[in-house]
Amino acid sequence: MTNSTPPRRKRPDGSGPAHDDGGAGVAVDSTRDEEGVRHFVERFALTLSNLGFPRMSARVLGTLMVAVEPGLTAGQIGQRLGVSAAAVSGAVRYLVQVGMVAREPVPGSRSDRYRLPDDPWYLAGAAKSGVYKRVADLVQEGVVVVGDETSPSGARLAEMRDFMLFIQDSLVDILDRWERTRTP
Amino acid sequence: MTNSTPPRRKRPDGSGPAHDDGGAGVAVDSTRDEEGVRHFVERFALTLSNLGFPRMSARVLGTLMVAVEPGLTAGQIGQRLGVSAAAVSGAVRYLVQVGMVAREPVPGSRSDRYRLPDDPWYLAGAAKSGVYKRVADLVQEGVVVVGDETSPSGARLAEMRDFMLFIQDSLVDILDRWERTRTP
DNA sequence: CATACACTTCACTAATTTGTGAAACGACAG
DNA sequence: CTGTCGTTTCACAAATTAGTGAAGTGTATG
Repeated sequence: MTNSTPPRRKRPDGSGPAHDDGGAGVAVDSTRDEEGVRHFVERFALTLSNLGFPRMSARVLGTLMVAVEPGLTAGQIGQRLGVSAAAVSGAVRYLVQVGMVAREPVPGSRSDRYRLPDDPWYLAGAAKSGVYKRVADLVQEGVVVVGDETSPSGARLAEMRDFMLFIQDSLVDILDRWERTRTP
Repeated sequence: MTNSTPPRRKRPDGSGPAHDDGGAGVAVDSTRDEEGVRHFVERFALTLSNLGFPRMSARVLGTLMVAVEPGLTAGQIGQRLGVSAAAVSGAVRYLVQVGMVAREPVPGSRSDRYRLPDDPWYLAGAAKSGVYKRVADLVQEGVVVVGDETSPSGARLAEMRDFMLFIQDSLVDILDRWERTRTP
């Protein structure tokens, strides 16, 4: 089991207006069920982390997905998630590295803003990154070491390799089609 | 930075007359580079575990993939990997549960034999399991909680949902096509 | 040029995951 | 029925991963 109750955050700094709009202090659409949103972000993150995604990065991704704003600063993210700035820093570093989040400087401020790229992150995740291709290459090494593509193990591995290549190619086509349906 | 040393147990060196097919006395193709095969299994497992797969299960899967035999007993698997029987037991339980490995009794023995299903395991992993569909459903919940499909966050989530559904459907088609090319 | 704020890095603690040995279990051989 | 051997379960130890507070770094502002 994972932490079901996010760490309680204390409210630092007394500066600024003294009223509380429910926690985030920013752009809260009053019609929106912030409690539900927060819960969704947790489930979203949990699912992604089951797929091998770093947990905190998944949380950050979720936070950006549900944000009304087009982008958030690291500070805002940490505040909304109730985690330390350090945690956000690490999570964001990873996300930027794999191209799932873009960082852009904010004009009159020292903080950068993070936002989801125009090409949504899952496009990168799905095929551009070429996971299937990489697996195919790996399995090909297997074919080589067992030496004989006609042996039982050789045949098994070769079939897997072919399958992965097939999927990779098909996926590229699919992405193409998706983009066409989206941008006529 | 993951484990750089494969499970060390017995088996000191890797070259030489190492004719250890230990008591199991099994189908070692003398032309085959067993050292290389073992190394491949480790890399294979590492890759899968990066994709969120339990590590030992990935090792077992790899072992079955490279085996000359059509199936192996738990004992054989443990021996080849140099891990405890308990570890194999747990790994195999998971694999059977998700349908990536089939268990079949061995006639004149108390041990079962595990083998890869006729429908290769990655077919199950790729689409049948419906990961994309599940993500789509999850994201749909997000659309609901943010309340408005036209808000920035609502639109983002809705697009992701559509994408996941699109991929799921396409993948089903692709699998179809794959199976047709394989069985004319 | 000095200050303050926002982010980053670092060393450490907490929590989760992974794997082990030993005991319990169950099916087949006698 | 009883003994044996392979498998499974269990409680615990080791290793990995996550997240924190505090100190460090850099930049826009006074």
